Amino acid sequence: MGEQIRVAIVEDDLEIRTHLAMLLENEPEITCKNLFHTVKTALASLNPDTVDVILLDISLPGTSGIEGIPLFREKLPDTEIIMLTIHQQDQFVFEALCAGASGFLTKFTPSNRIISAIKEVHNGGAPMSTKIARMVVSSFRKRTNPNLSKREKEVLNELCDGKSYKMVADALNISRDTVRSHIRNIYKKLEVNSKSEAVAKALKNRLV
Amino acid sequence: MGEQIRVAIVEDDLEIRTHLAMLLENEPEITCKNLFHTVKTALASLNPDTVDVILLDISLPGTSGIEGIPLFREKLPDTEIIMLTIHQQDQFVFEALCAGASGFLTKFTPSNRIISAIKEVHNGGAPMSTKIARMVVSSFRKRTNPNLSKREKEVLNELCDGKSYKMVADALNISRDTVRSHIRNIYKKLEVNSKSEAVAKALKNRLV
DNA sequence: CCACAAACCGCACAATTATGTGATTGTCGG
DNA sequence: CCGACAATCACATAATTGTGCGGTTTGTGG
Repeated sequence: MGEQIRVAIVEDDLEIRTHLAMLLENEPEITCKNLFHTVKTALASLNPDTVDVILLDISLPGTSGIEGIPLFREKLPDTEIIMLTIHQQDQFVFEALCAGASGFLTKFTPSNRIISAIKEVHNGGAPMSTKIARMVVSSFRKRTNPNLSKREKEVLNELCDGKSYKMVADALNISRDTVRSHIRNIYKKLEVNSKSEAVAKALKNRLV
Repeated sequence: MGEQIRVAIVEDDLEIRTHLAMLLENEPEITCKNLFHTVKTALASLNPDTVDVILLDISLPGTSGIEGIPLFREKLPDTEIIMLTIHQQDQFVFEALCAGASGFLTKFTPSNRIISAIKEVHNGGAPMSTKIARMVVSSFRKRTNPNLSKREKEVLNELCDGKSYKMVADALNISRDTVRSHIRNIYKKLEVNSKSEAVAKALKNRLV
């Protein structure tokens, strides 16, 4: 498996771009011949047979890096994307993840870490800084601030499966009026006034 | 700053427990004096002033590791929890994350990696294997399988904010009957038949 | 040019939901 | 013992929603 990992760089800053390219070309297991300064030119030139990993600046003139992700993923579905960021607690991290990025590097990452990140992402990993990893992991945490009672949590859970009053009543073996009563109390505690609002709030805030 | 990181181990297998403890005691920056074989005994003995990081077996007799996480987090809110797993693609990874775990180690992780993981989690990171990192990152990916039209996506988005037909209509500057028409089509494509069911499906499957 | 989808609008009727106002029972801590 | 709260159930009424049926207009691609 002497195959080199083919890396492309999409970065508008000439200095950073060429510096990264030289760095990567010096690594025997990596080749980096495709350099672009916009998403548009990159999309026009790249195809699935010529690139394994893209280093993509998160903020680019014209089509931004974030906006570019789905475009790359459509044309190059098997290519991994690593975002280049300046500030690592970037608000765009989650947007990039949702769009399909698999890793993050800051532009000031030491070169050996850049190399290892590229190998890691090509190997099915998700390289990122410790801070970003924690952000990502923390975003899963359930918060159960509104003191819902046990039964109320059960009812809310059923609602989050999209069930009607009647179906919840059957699932919990109580009357529909009781379900309504619980739901009323849930609405008060969550400060909402409809089922879909309650479901939205519960799922978005990970109450269930 | 010469403070050692105080680690506790909750693991029912005596051999693994003592092996880990010896390993950690040999590391100058770490101390590991608190060993337990159940969640219950650990909870009874530990308090916030005596432990920084807990290594917690994911499957324990009695109260499982997963069930133990919220208990530890309640009593020891500032203590970081690293789960010990055997199979890393464990279905329990996401449960553990939701419950509040910050890292994952397999019991066969090389010792230097165990040490670095403990330091990493104590430093605000989230140590985990490349496979788990990718699982976690991939779980953010938006999938937009049901070919919703642009407008339908917009409507679904508004619904996921908990809005009523009227509010959606106002937000998008169209009539309420048009909103209903779009919603009808969304229901067909998502194979649901109520607003809360659509919201639940959209949020759970990351369609929005 | 024609088919088709997307986006728009309307009406009618039934079902579900939201809200108000009750009530009973049991548990728990002060 | 009492107050607070969880959990249960009931009835009534108005609002919202779900669904069937019917349209027009616009843009896109074969």
